[in-house]
Amino acid sequence: MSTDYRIDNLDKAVLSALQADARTPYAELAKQNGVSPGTIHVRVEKMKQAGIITSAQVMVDPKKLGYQVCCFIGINLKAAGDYPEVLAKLQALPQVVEAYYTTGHYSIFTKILIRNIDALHDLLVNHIQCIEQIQSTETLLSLQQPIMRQIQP
Amino acid sequence: MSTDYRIDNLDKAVLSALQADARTPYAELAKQNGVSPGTIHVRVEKMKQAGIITSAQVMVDPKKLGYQVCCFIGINLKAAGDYPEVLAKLQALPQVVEAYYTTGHYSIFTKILIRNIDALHDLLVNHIQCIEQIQSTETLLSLQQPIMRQIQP
DNA sequence: GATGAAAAAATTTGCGG
DNA sequence: CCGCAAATTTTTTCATC
Repeated sequence: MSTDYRIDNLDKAVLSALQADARTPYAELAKQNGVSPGTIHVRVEKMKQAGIITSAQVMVDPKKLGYQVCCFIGINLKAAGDYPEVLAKLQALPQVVEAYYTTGHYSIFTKILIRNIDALHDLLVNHIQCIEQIQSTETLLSLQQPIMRQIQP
Repeated sequence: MSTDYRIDNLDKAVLSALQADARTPYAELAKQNGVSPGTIHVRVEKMKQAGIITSAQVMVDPKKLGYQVCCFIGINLKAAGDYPEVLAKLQALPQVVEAYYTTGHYSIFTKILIRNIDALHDLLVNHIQCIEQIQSTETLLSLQQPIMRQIQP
């Protein structure tokens, strides 16, 4: 799962293409890079083995599934040690799609996808702010997401 | 690209599986759901047509590519109208992997993946804080990302 | 609409350089 | 480590229900 592996330019080119479209045929990548499909296959397998490639996922448009609101909730805890319990409770809320343990303005920083503002209000009041270890929260509503991309290999 | 389409339970099951692994064979999804492979194919195509499925991407582990630091930079602008110019400048920085136009504590909120703290310091001082329309920034360093998942269909 | 088998395409394997 | 080509698996199509 985690052999060390130094990637070369071919790996980078393959990875870039697959980050954009995981279903790019190996034959096409082979032609673009002047190697055989078998070589592409070997490189992809190595990058999986090395843990560089973690998965292939179909991405969805949350709005098309009825999740109209994207926001961030910054959380401050009463005590730093309360982190594990709070995290477990956040994990149980499917609308919490990301959570980070952070230094700076907040202890825990979360990204939320939720149906609408009413549902957000309910989530905040009835599921988050009522967690006893939480001291305060701050909500940043996202109006637009103009940049969304993967890191360049 | 954007026909309206109301998804049913079969669509949801297929979508969930493909969100976890975009390469799940249609034959397997067919067996799991008691339908034929042809039906799975039709459903996936419909969800693509409807814009529900936007892409299939290979995901990478940023740390394995040498991006050891993940952080967020909240940005406040001198004037709200400066948003487009600032965004264009952020777009040119490949380490800015996400940007959101937000209400609340910041005008623009960004997610950054970068090699190390020295590179972060350079990015902040020499590429972000020197953008003239920016009034102030605030950095949240991520120590850990305990939750990372897609929204449930 | 869904089926299921047939056709087409892509992936994977293994021998040889 | 790479290339080639055969073997396997998967996707896609289509006549039929």
